[in-house]
Amino acid sequence: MKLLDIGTVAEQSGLPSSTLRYYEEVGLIQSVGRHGLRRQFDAPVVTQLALISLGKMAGFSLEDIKGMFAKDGTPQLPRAELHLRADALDQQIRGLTRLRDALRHVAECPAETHMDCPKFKRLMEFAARSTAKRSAESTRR
Amino acid sequence: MKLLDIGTVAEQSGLPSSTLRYYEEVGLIQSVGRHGLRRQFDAPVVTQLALISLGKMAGFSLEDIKGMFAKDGTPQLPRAELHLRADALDQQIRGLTRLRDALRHVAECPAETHMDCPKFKRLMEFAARSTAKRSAESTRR
DNA sequence: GCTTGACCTCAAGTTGACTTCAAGTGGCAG
DNA sequence: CTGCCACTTGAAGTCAACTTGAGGTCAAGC
Repeated sequence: MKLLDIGTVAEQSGLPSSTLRYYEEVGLIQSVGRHGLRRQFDAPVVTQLALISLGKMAGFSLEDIKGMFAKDGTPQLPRAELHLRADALDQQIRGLTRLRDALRHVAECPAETHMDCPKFKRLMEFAARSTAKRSAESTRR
Repeated sequence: MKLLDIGTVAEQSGLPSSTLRYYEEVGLIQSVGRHGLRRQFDAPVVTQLALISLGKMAGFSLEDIKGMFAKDGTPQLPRAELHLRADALDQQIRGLTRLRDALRHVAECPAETHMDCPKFKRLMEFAARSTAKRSAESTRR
């Protein structure tokens, strides 16, 4: 099995070694040995880091991500859970899309006062609604 | 001009008053007086809070958002900035979409080892690419 | 007049995800 | 053998965006 030392992993993944050590500390990845003091990793850790980065993009916390992979880095979630996550992502995507369109609209809207624009107003209502909802459900956190 | 005291604003905006005080402290909103000790706000502050929440959803920091309002609270939106933000959202949406598809795929793919699946591999390449890119541009932070 | 409860202030604490620091270590080139 | 330099450690620091806590104040209802 080809081993990479931490510097190499850092280079290949684009992450600083301090981050790699941190990820190991919190249990996201595992080193398999040492070369002197230097941590050594199995090659697949690079793939695993890519997955982690993907999870982060999706807005998952490191803790969440930790739960999605077995220690070898392969996804380890029951199908139902995966579908749930996918559905949640769908929601998120829809929200962001709306927001993006609104942003573009506002950027182009010629009206000097955005408040007159019906599109803008609808957007604000949406924003107000979701603020309210978020703080309402924050009781369960 | 109708004045709302902080409790009313909190209720209408769905934000805790601690947050409202914080927002005032950092200069995002302004109170216009006191009723006893109680801060009082002009009614339009509620609209302003909706805008702020919108900005947050779009990924702007409070500092960014602060720059988008004149001192009277009317939006003063930099069009170029909005377009940039919209582009960033596009990126994020694309990433999330890919992730969602991948999740769905993983949930259904019968292959025991996902690493052999071309779809999965493509996804991971993308993830690796964007990790590298992000840390490359993180030099400018 | 007194109590109550929602507010006040200021300081400190929290969270997540890292980064930075000081002091030390060890493989390897010369 | 010597020095270098990329690594090591554990602890502490950072950042944004709030939240919490302790102790105080005041308008309104009884």
